[in-house]
Amino acid sequence: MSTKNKILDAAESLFAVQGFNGTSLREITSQAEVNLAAVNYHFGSKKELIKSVMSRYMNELSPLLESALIEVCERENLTLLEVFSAFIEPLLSLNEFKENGTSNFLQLLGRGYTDSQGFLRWFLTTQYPGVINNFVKAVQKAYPELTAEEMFWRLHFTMGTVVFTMSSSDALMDIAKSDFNNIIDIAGVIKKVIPYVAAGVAAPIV
Amino acid sequence: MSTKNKILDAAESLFAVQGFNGTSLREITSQAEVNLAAVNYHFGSKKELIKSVMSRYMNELSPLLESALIEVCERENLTLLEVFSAFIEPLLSLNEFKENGTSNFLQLLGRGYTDSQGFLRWFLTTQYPGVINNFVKAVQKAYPELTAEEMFWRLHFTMGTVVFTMSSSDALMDIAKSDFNNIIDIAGVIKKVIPYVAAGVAAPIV
DNA sequence: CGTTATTTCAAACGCTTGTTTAAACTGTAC
DNA sequence: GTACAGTTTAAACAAGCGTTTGAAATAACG
Repeated sequence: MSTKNKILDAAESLFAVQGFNGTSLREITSQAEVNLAAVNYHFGSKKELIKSVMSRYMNELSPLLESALIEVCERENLTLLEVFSAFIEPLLSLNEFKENGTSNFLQLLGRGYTDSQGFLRWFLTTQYPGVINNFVKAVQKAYPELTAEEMFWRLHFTMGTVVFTMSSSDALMDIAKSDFNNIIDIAGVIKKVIPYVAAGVAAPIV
Repeated sequence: MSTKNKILDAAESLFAVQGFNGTSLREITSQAEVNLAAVNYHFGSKKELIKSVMSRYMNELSPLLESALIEVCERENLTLLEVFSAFIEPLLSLNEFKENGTSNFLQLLGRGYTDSQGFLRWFLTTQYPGVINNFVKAVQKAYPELTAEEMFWRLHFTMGTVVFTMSSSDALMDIAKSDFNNIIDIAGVIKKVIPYVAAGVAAPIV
């Protein structure tokens, strides 16, 4: 395995658990068993490393999401639950791409939104607009009465629900296990959150 | 104004915008126009300062929330929308307690959940269990079919929605203004998010 | 006023951070 | 076999962090 990939793997898992600000380059290079200076040599800076970690997932995920959303958009009598369910398979496929891929990616998403004051939001909306556009189109078809502004807000609420849940999913899964004797994995969490956000977006307009 | 309160006010607004990790004691004491060592003299440590900032709000808010939830719990044919709406007035009353109080408090809540790996969750659930208990009771009455475990998950989804929305509410309000020519304040955001989370919790069980 | 106790202050402490340097090492091509 | 680009290495850098120190300033009280 190349030095570059060793760094990416170590950075990914540490970022997911501790956040970007909370993880030092020394932790990363130590876990990756490479020299400290290797990060700056291969990536230039910590910020570029963060981008690289996110890009590795987004490049894998975004074509899958786009085609799933386009497919769903062609159905008759489309429901919001169907739209949101389109995310399940692409997200879970990240587990074949990399071990703990789904969980890591969603946690990284959460970290990026809160850690770095909006830099990741800019990164995603400018670098991967196709996913967002197709998603908006699908939601519009399933719930045409929703105004553009109301949709804007509800989609951000949804983003918040997912991102926040995933960034604390380890803790939540532990509690569920000890309080309800119910062992649940990341796929289980996703299947619980989908009906919630679908109902939220489908809420009647006040 | 006392040094202690000058520090609390400066810390509050900086923490809300930049998070706990992202704000240094030097920034705080500089904005408060007090000496750097004053934080450690009056509060002992940065961690204790964070607790003090949160306590100032929770001590104000928790009795209001508790009585509002108890009142709502006595109604006949209670709906989830009514339960969640019980939060609106107590939260908005924080604006009379302090300028930008509502926004600051909710943003702090968000920061605490993601910045400090669960320390704030522990702090709230152990220090202010009355609010949570009454809230659970009300939800149970409005939606008795919901199992304890499903409720656990959906309440955490709700927490995530609110907390995430509020920690990025400044950015969202800016976008809403520029994209839809619609100036919205924190009260407006709350009134938009309440129907969303109420519908999410009320979602049919799969 | 004089004597405590409390609060402020500048300076330094030890530590960690991201980044840079220049030398050593590796492998490939002429 | 020597030259050269690519890579790795240990060491140091400057800057920022939370915290501590001991003396100066202020307040409170008999």
